[in-house]
Amino acid sequence: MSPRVSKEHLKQRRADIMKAARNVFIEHGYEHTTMKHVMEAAGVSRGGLYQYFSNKEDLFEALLEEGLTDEAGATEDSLGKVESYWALLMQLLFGEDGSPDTEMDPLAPSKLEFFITGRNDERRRAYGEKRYEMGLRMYEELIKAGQRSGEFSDRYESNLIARSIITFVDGLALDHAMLPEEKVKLKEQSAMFVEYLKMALDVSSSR
Amino acid sequence: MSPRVSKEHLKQRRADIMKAARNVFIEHGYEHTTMKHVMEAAGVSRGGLYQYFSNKEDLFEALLEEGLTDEAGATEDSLGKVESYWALLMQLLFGEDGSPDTEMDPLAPSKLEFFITGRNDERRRAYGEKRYEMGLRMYEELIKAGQRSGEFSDRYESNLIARSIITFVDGLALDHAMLPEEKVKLKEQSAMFVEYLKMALDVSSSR
DNA sequence: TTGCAAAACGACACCAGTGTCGATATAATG
DNA sequence: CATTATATCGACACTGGTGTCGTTTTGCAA
Repeated sequence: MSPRVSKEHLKQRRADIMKAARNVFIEHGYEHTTMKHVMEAAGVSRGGLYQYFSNKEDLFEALLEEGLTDEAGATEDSLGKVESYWALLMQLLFGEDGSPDTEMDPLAPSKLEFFITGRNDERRRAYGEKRYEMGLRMYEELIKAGQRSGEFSDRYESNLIARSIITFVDGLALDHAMLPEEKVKLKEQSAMFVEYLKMALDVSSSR
Repeated sequence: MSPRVSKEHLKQRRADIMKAARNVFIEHGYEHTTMKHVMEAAGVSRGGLYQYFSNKEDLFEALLEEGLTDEAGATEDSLGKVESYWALLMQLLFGEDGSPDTEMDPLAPSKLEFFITGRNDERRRAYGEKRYEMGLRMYEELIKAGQRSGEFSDRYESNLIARSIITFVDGLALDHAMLPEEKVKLKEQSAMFVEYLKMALDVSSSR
C-alpha cells in the first residue's frame, strides 16, 4: 500500500525488509538463505524486494553497515560515563554492563560465513580487512591511551594485545557458532581471558 | 583405463581423487567448489567420480577423516621422543619443530566453512561437536598429566585451559582465513599466547 | 475526481549444479 | 582368444535459485 510515497515510507519499508532479513539470516545463515526466504519473511514480492536491494550480498552488507553505526553510537555513549580505561575496555568487550556474560550477537555466525566464504572475492576481502583494521585500531587506541595514562603497563605492545583480543573474540564467536553455549563455556572462558588481560596490562582490581 | 581392477588400483584411484579434491577445496573453499571442479582436477568423468563419492559432503568428510588419522599418527610418533609435557604441548600446537611459525593447514579455511555453514544440519553439527570434544580431550589429558607430574601448576582447571587453547587456535585460523599472514601477525600472536600458557601453567623455561 | 508517477507484483527465461543411468571400454580369467 | 564383470563415461532430466520486465495497483497532486 504505497506507490509514490513519502521518503519516510520508503525508509520505513526498507527498514522493515532489513529487520525481516536479519531474522532470516540468523535462522538460516548467510549461504543458505535465499531471496525467496526474505520475500516471505518480509511479506514482499520478488520485484518489490529487488527494488530495495539488488541481491543477497547487497542486502547483507546493509545489515553489516547498520550494525557498525549502531556500535559506534554505543561506544560514543560509553566514552563519557566511564571512570577508567579498564572499565571502558570491559564495556567494549562485553557490552553495557561490562562483565562477561553469555550473550553474543546472533548475527555473528552469518557474519563469519559471509567473510569466510567470500575470502576469494576481492571486494569482500577488502571489506573484511577494513573491518578488521577498524576493530584493531579501536582496541589499540584504547590500550595506548591507557598505557600513556599509566593505568596499563606497557610491557606488551598495544598492537599485539589488541590483536590477541580480536583473535580471542573471533575464536569464541566461531566456537559458539557451532556449539551450544554450555559446551563452549562462554562465561568461564571470558572470565579467564580477562584474567589474562589483567596480567598483560598489569591491572590489579577489576573496578 | 581400468575396469575390474585390483583393490589396489581402486584404493589408488580413490586416493588420487581425494588429492585432487583437496587442492580444489583449498583453492575455492568448501561452498564454492563443485563436483565439476573436482572432476576436472582429478581427470575423471562425472559418473566416475560419483562411483567413489556420493556427493560433495561425502568427499569432504573423507578428507576430514584422512586428516584426523594422519594427525593421530603424528601425535603417536611424538609421544615417545619427547622429554617433557611442555615440549609435547608445543609440538601439538605447532607441529614437528614445536615452535610458533607461520604455517597453517591450508585446508583449515574450508573446514571452518564446512562446519559453520552446516551448523543447522543435525548430522554435521554432531560431527563438529565430536571433533571439538576430541581435540578438547587431547589437550585436557595432556595438561592433566602435566599437572599430576608436577610440571604444570594446577592453578587453573585443565579443562578451561584446554578450551582456551582451542578458542585461540580457532580464532587464529579464522583470522588467517580472511587476512594475509602479515596482517594477522601469526607468529607474534602465537609467541604471545605461549607466554600466556607459561603463566597459566607456571612453566619457566621453554625447554 | 481524475491522472499519473512509481511502488509493488509475479510470471518468466535463464543458469548452474546435481545425481542417474544406459552405453562403452577394458583388465582379468579360463 | 573369447568372455565377462565392472570401472568409466557423458548425456540427460531435474531442481532451485536468480534477476528482469511488462503489468497492475495505489498514493498523491492538480
